[in-house]
Amino acid sequence: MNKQGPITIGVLAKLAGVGVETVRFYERKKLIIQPPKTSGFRHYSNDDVKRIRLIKKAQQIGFTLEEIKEFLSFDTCSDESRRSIRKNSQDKIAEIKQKIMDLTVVLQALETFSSTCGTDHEHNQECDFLDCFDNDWVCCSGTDQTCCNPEGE
Amino acid sequence: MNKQGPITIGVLAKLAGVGVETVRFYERKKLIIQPPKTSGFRHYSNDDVKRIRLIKKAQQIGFTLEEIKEFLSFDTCSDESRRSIRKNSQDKIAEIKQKIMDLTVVLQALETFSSTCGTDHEHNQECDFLDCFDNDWVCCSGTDQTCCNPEGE
DNA sequence: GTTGACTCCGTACTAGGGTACGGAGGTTAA
DNA sequence: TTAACCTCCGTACCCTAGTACGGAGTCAAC
Repeated sequence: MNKQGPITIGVLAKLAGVGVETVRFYERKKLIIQPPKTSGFRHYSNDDVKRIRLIKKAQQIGFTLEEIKEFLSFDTCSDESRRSIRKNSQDKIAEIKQKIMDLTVVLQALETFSSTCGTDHEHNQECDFLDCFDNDWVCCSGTDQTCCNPEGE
Repeated sequence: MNKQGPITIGVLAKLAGVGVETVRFYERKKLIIQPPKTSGFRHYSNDDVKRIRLIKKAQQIGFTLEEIKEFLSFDTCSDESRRSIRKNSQDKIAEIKQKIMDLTVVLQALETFSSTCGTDHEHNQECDFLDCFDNDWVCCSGTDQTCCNPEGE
C-alpha cells in the first residue's frame, strides 16, 4: 500500500486533499501529532491521511476544529475515554438532531416560497418572508392567507 | 406591543439577543437597513427584531452572513425579486438537502459509536474511530468485528 | 556537482464574524 | 442640574481557519 516511498508532508496533503500549510497548521493546533522525522523531514502514516479526511468531513458538517479535537480524543474504546464519550456524544447527537430539524423547516419554507412566489402566478399580495419565519415558517398557507396566494393551483 | 417607548439600538439588541455592536456590524454589512433617526438616534421597528432573529437562526444552521443577505433579499414577492428567487432558491434547496444528508450520516455514526463504545459493555478489542470513519462510518458491526463487540445485546 | 522539486521554520497576512474603546453628545430621574 | 446611563461614530482589536513568504537545508536525477 505504501510502496511509493515515505509519506512526506506534500504527499500527505495531496492524499488528504488539503494544502501543505494546512497540515502544518493542524499540527500547531494539535489536531494531528507531529510524526517522527527522518533527517529532518516528517514521515506520516496512513492513519494521518484518514485523520485529516475525518477533520475535513467533520468541518463541512459544521464542527469547529476545537470540537473536532475533542471528538478525535475519543479515538479508542479505552475505559477512560468511555465516560467522556457518554457525556459528550449525547450532547452532540442532540445538537445535530436540532440542526437537522431546523434545516428541514427552512427547506420546507424555501420550497413553499419558491413554488408560490417563485412562479409566474398572479399574487394578490406581497409575501413577507420575515412573517413566514416569525410564524414558525408557515408561509402562504392556512385559512387567512395574507400573501402569495396562487390562483387555482 | 410597542408601548415601552421607541426601539433604540440597545432595546433592539436585547430583544433580538445580540450585542449593540453586532447590530451596528450588521448595518455596516447591509444585513439590516439603518432606520430613520430621531434626534440622531436610530429608531427600529419590530421587523428589525424578526430580521436579526432570523439571521442568528440561519447562522446556527450553518449559513454565512453573505448567504443570509442573499436569502433576505427574497423578502417580498415583488416582480423583480421573483426572477431572483427562481434562480437562487433551487440551488439553496439542493444545498440544504445535502447538508441534511451529511448530518444524518454523522448522526448515525455517532449513535452507533455511542451505543457501543459509550456503554459499559465488555469490549474484546479497542475501537478505532478512524477505522469506523474510513469504513463509511460502519463501526462495530459486520461479520469480522474488530472492535467494540458488546456481549449479547 | 548542479538543478529543480521538496521540506524546514517562524512570521505575517487574509477573510469572516464579531467585540472593545473612547470621546462627545443626548436622556432621564433624583 | 448633576449623575447615571444610553447612543453616536470611527477605529482598533480579537478569534478562527487557514494561506503566503522567504531564506535555508535536503534529495534525486541528470
